[in-house]
Amino acid sequence: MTTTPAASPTNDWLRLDQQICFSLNAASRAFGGVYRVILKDLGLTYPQYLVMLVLWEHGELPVKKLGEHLRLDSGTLSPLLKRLETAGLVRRERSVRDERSVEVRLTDEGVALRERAVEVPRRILGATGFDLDEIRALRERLDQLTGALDSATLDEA
Amino acid sequence: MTTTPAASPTNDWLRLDQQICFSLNAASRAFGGVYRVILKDLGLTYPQYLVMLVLWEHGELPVKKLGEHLRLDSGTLSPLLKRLETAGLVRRERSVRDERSVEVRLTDEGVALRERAVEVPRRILGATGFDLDEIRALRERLDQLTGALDSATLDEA
DNA sequence: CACAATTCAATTGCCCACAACTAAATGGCC
DNA sequence: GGCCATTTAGTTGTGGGCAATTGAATTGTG
Repeated sequence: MTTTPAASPTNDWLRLDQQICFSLNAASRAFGGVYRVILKDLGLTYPQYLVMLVLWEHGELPVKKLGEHLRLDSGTLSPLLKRLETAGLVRRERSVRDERSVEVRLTDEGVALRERAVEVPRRILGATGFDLDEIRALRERLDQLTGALDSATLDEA
Repeated sequence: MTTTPAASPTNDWLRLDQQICFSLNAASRAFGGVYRVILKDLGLTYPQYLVMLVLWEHGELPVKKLGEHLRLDSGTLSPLLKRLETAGLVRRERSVRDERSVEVRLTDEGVALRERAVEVPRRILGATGFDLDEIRALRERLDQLTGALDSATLDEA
């Protein structure tokens, strides 16, 4: 029973190794592996590290804003922030100005963790084998791709 | 540990918008959104679609081989394959030659689904706004990156 | 002021990813 | 043949991502 494995050129469209998204996905998960090793010392997962980056950069901000920076919704952020709070890195407090909103801010411990995180990007860069210019070029390409895909998603909806 | 560019530029290293991995992650999730819309008609999620691609290309094969093609382990594949089996697209059967192994093969329905899947890559390509050469170049770049990251992960371990 | 629409966080439910472990089968080796 | 390391799927537990829903607070409008 041989269900004719792709023989004709037209079938190449469905070949796994031609799918850009697979390469993207694989790269994303490969990064996950590297970050897992490097962030273990800090007690952070990669998405938690991203949240900390935003907080280190912007100081306190509501969950909504955090989500906009990271393209994540409350369904992802709420449990993640609880774990960061349990770890003692952030506090969550209802805004007094708008009680629908929850302000997320760093604890002293969360602020202090930044000192140990500054070396992470350099170690990641080393793991990629790329130089800064190559990284920047790739990043711009990917951001362009993300923009196009987001527009396309809206069009379909 | 040489002193990198002095005090203030050091801050830039931790800026979210400079992290290649964030761009990668965002692009990967943006793809997820597009695939979710396009694959809804086929009743597949994106990882399930990847599994079907491999099966369409190679015919039946054991879970182990499937995992090697997709860089996924049994912890991910086992429940996923159960869902595909429930959906009537694949069958799982213990190999008679090696009873540790489980052969995954397409049902007639699974084979038939291929006809409706052939248009998916073209629609995805359209959503990216890239042409084939650009896609190929980006894919090669990403595969190169994945290779470097995988090596780095092994080094750390 | 009253009421409808909107905004926001949280929850639920489903699926994916991965580490760690279990259990069974295989194959090599004495 | 009997023992043991290896191979292979499967299970469990933790965490992330997202759609859909809930419920409370706010804002807009008549």
